[in-house]
Amino acid sequence: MKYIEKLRNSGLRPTKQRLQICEVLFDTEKTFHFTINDLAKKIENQLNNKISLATIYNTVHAFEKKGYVKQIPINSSQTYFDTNISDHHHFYDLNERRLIDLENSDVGPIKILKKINGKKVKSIEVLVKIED
Amino acid sequence: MKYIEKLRNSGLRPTKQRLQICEVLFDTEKTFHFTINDLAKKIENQLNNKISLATIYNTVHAFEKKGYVKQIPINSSQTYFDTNISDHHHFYDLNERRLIDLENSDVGPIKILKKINGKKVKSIEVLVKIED
DNA sequence: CACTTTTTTAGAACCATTATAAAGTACATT
DNA sequence: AATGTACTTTATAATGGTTCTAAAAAAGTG
Ligand SMILES: [Mn+2]
Ligand SMILES: [Mn+2]
Ligand SMILES: [Zn+2]
Ligand SMILES: [Zn+2]
Repeated sequence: MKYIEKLRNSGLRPTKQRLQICEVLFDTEKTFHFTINDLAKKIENQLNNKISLATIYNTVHAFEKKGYVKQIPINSSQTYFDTNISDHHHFYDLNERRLIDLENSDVGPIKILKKINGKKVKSIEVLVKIED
Repeated sequence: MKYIEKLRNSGLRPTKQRLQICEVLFDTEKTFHFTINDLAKKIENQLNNKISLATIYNTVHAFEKKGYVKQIPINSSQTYFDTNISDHHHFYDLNERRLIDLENSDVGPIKILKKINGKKVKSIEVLVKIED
């Protein structure tokens, strides 16, 4: 298993559940956006196995803290996560309620001219709302 | 009352509650960011009057639909609104959990090079996360 | 005023998320 | 391999922001 080392190096024990969640999240051609519920369904379908919702929450939050997934700032009743952890931005399709990646190279350089005293910039994220 | 016309023109009856919420939201020197709970407290303090939480939700949503307040896309357990309805952006202070306005003029022009077929851009919002 | 429509309200319901605490697992030490 | 300890999983309960409900109140119309 290729994720055992990754988990151990993060101080997370490589449990069966964590390894399975790694497979679903990271063993894919393309990155994707998901809610906890999306992920739970994906796990049920892809693996013949149930993982409790509590564990899915715990694991996704642990992975987020380690930087293996990112939260996407958006107004929704559910929290959206992203397996694409590169600096990048998003379209949000208001009609289809769907996120679409917008690579950094698809957005001209963003210059923040204002500085806040004693604060460092942690991230800059652009959300482009689109509709029909 | 200067808000009676504004409400009537929007097809909203100028009730006592709506007029009071208008006062709290719009009778200020500066615009501000708020959650529904913030607003409820502000109403209790500023006016000697209680407005039911349901009415506050209803009114803020009605005002949002009319474009008198905006929702700010951010990950939080509560929804944040803004009385500044101009096109502008935000700093989000991760330590103090506070929003700070970033006027359009403080951000260089943003060029979105990617297009989505058949979709129009409704808004472009930048969130700059900052920390100590 | 009489009538209709909209609004307010207290309280219930909803539901994503977090907390709890008991049983199970990983792993270092013997 | 057995033991001990810390970590993890799990079912379930609790939390809390938001939405729904339905009855009373207020606004608008003529
Ligand atoms: Mn949330
Ligand atoms: Mn919300
Ligand atoms: Zn993305
Ligand atoms: Zn603002």
